[in-house]
Amino acid sequence: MGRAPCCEKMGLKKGPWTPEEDQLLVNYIHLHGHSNWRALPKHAGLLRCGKSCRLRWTNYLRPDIKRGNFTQEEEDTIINLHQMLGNRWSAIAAKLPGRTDNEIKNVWHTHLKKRLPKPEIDSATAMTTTVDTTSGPTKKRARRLKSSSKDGISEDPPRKHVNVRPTSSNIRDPISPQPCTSEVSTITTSTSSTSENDNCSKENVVKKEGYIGEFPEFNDDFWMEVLSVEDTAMSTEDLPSVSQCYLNNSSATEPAAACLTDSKAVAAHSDDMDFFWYNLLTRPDDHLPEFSEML
DNA sequence: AAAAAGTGCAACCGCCCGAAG
DNA sequence: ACTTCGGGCGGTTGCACTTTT
Repeated sequence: MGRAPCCEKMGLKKGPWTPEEDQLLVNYIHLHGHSNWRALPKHAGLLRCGKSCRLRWTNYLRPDIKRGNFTQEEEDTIINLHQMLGNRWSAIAAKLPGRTDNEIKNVWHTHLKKRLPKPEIDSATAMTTTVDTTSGPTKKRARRLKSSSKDGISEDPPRKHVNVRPTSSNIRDPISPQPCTSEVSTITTSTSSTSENDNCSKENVVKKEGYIGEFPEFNDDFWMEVLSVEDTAMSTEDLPSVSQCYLNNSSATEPAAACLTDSKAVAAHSDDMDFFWYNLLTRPDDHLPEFSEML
């Protein structure tokens, strides 16, 4: 059964937000939080659909958004993460505090993609979609397939983290309400205690299918390590060395740094990438290295 | 100076997932 | 067990702005 549209289209405004609308939204969220996006516009006196309000808030109005140009390090981080995660913008955004998935997506499509030689882009895409996204059954199917591989790749702190409904307890600061989804993930996961993680690890076992179908179970604590340029001493150039280091530590004979740095090698060494992920993800929880440890 | 082409980015759309009823 | 709802995600679009011809 098809679901109803997120909002009745009639009478709801679309298009660019006016400063007045922004003000209404910000004021309302400051006062009441955003426990229910659907009801929010009505209560706030906005003629917008809840989805639109959420988007406006998470992508533009949130106080913790870092605006302005991306630094070289941020761009490198995006490129590296994209090589690992594919078009998982929210997961990438989770590693870049203050940046939104939408912003990162835009930057990727407008700047970064052009920097990379074609094969690299393709391989990165293939990493997650395993389908030719340039043709064929289009969005719907591609997305479905992607979600399969998404599961396999170890979802970004999965939606059970993301999908936390704001409550009086988790809206900690009405002035700085729940950040965007990806940051919720970061916050909720990165502050989790070890024991919590251990508990989660049992729950977070995901079924593998599609591309990563061969990967045995692992938990998504892996993603909890924030790769923030600001928050860690790790520079983005170090990302490749992470894999290399890890591979070296896991008895791989062939350095895999090239897999991440050399576009051609990425394609040529896709097996290495498989190997890398396999090793990484099959490690027992308590042996799962932090990125910082791998340096 | 004007038109065309390119670029950047905010916003929308459709789909999926998990929770709640 | 099933349906509905709300929220989140990634892809895409529309349009203002900038650069090139």
